[in-house]
Amino acid sequence: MESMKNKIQNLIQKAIEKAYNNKLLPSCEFPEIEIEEPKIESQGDFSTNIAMKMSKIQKMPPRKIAEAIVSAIEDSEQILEKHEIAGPGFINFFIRNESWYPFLKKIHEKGNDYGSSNIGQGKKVQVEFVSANPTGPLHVGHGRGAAVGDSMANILSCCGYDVQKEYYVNDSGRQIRTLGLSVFLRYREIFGQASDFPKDCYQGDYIKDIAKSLQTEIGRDLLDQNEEDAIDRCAKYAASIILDGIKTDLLDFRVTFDRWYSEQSLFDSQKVDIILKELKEKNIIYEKDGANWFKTSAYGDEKDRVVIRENGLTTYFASDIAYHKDKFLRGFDRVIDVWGADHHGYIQRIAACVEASGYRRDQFHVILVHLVNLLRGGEPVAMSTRSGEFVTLKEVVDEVGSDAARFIFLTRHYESPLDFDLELAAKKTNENPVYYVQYVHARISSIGKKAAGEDTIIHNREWDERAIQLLQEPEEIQLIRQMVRYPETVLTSAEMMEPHRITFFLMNLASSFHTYYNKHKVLTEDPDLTKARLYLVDAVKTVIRNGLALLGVSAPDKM
RNA sequence: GCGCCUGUAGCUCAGCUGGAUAGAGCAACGGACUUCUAAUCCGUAGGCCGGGGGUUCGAAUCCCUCCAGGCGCGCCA
Repeated sequence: MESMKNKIQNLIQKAIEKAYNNKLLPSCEFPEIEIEEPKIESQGDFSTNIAMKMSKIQKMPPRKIAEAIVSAIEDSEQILEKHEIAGPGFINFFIRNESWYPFLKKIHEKGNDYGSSNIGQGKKVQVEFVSANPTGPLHVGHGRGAAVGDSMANILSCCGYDVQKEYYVNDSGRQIRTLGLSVFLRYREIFGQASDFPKDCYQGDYIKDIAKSLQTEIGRDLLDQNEEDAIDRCAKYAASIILDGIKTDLLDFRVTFDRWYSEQSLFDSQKVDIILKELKEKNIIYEKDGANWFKTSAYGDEKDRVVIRENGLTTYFASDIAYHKDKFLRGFDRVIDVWGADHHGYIQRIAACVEASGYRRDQFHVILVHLVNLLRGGEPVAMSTRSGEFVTLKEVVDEVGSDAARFIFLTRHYESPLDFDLELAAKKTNENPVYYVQYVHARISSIGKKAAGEDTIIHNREWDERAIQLLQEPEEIQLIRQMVRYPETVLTSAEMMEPHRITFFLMNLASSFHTYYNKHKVLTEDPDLTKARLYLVDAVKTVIRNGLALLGVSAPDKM
């Protein structure tokens, strides 16, 4: 079904052509016809600035052009109530109420698929997110990344992309040894072999817990082993326990991954060696001062970066090169990485890897999620990773619930820092936007229940051409108008990789619904009117449910 | 010093990728429950869109510059 915007666009295009044929316009040339939706109601449902844009080509004042176009408009489908010329030369269009009804029918027909499209044409896209080191539990910042990444994946998938969600596990490298050492030292403490606990070791109590569980599992075996072997054993044990914890926390947050990709596997499979060798042959990697450098500066980075240190060990960057190349080798057309904003300095060098591996710069995209300020009742909550005193994602989810947390994480553009107030997030009042939206769904469910009798829920989804004409209230038309915008919102959200657009759309739709609900009764004495209104609010329910699903938030029938 | 991000109502943020008189929510004030859920609604008030230049019919939006804040600038991850 053609969108309302397209219909208006065609109307104008034909009018311009006709005006030219009738010699009302000197030139048949015209730029792309943009259709906007004015913010102010008195300016119509749609408007176009085409007359202003044509002014130069036509060498005519905008208002004159607008007059010529307007005089040539042929509204054969009778979708318009009226049109007018306003301001410097805008043409405003007012849509007849009746023209909106078919869209309502479409929402019912598509149901859960309303809003989805095939713009992605099945292209493979990978979204990699969270990817926190398995050296400690996830904290709130990771939660925001998880919410953004998961929602982004849902949105892309809704737009017809073949999306894979991946978590890159940094199970190799120095931080893992440090983890092992931390656990080993705590383990020794249990047996009274206390020693200085270094500052750069992981300080949190969870390390002690892991040491304890290791002790109950294997007793004092490690004390007699070679120290490096013992540390290694501790590292593997701890990483696996922590990773399991991460998986559980994410599951409670209703975030799942299609694949957990191990950094160590890149070394085991020689992928790192192979890519380094390739790049050396191409002279993209060169030797200087005993180290191996990647010529990232040739791709827009500030300076070159070391991939193999003087001591022969690779840097994390080396495995990142292999990892990103591998992503494309696995057939992804586009790769999206969700990172914390403090990593923005790495974009250029990873982009360099992508280009050096023979892929286009625009196939790689980074979503930089800014930090979360955790508050309680307006007061900052102390957070320090170093001392191990940070609020974990699990604590937040346990306290405020997954729905509230996810929704709030998506109420900002990801590049905007976010204040997350635990007290507010737990509140079940109008200050908390998640309930505002969910409440719409619950209210409509409740109406449906009442309409159908005591226990059963019957959704009246039958299209009644005659009854639907009774929807004449401005609030009713407003609801339809907003719902018509939903599919475009999803598309824009996907294109711009901005999940928060869905959140704002839902809050606006919810607001319109609550207004309507307070002003008009759905269940009336008039059966036809009731039928039409049930049809309308059921559509609202569908759109709310679909939108919440993209955010990973539930749509409750009762609250 | 260099780079990236941010600066919009008292507070927290939108602003459809250049449009008309800049919008919400919270807080403040005043109203609405005999009603399909008041986790709601209605009304009032609140602004040199950080400052200054430029681009054009038209700028919160694009360019330049300055100011303020955050982050990043390792042979660490």
